[in-house]
Amino acid sequence: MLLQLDFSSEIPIYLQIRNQIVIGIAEGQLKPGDKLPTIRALAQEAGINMMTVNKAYALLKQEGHIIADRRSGAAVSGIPLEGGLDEKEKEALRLLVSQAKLSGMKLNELLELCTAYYENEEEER
Amino acid sequence: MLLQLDFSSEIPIYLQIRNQIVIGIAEGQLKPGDKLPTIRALAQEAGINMMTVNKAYALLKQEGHIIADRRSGAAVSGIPLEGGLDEKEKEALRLLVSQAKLSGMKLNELLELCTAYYENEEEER
DNA sequence: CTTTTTGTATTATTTATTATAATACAAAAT
DNA sequence: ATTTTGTATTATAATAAATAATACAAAAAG
Repeated sequence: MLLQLDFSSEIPIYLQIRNQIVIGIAEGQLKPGDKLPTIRALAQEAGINMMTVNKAYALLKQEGHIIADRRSGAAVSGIPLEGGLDEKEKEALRLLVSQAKLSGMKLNELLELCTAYYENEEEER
Repeated sequence: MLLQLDFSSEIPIYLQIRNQIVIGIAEGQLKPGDKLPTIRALAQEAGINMMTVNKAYALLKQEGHIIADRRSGAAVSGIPLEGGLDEKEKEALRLLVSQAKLSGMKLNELLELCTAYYENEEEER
């Protein structure tokens, strides 16, 4: 589970960290109970500020994806979430589907792409 | 085609405008050749600055969604695009699929939601 | 032909967000 | 007792977004 940060991206660094960890959990590279690197270690490794990593971890904790006791570090939660996508996420999906449609992608292509992402476990892309 | 702007959203206003027009085109409320409101009219109606609307229109033009001659105003392009989603968009989709999975949504639910968005033409949600 | 309207462009300023920096604290492991 | 941990605070710098005030050329309207 190594992070690939793009400092010229328009996506804030703390969000890139958060997003890659979410994807890592969903795709199985990170399993329930797995420990995450410490905030300081990750910051140093990535050459960024501690508080930037902290912001990502705080968000992941708030979302229920990780548990972070003071001391013992942060670990993947393992407690299954429920309720499906929230309204913001659905609207983002709606936008992406619209963009796919306008880009010439057919419905079955889109569904296959979603399926490939959803079922992806372990194997690389 | 009236816009719903959320000034407390974390999504920039110019992007909200761009996104809603993209969705409008994809879902058929806006059809090829349809004229968009003028930059000034839309800015006044929405109570925002002209340059904010201009930024949205410039983006839509650059993406090929609208045509904007100097004078005659802006109109929906109608020229079909090709090539499918780009890498950034695919990564955004991958993230959303991950979030859906972690939120407890099953694959078939996700595919049905995508299908509903994709096939949506005219009818309200 | 004159006036108005259009998208486009420029420059400056304000505001909000992001990232960095320097510390500090309490809890737990070593 | 010391170190390491997540967490918290405060300040500052850097970047992005929005507003504001104009201006221009092209085309439509009169």
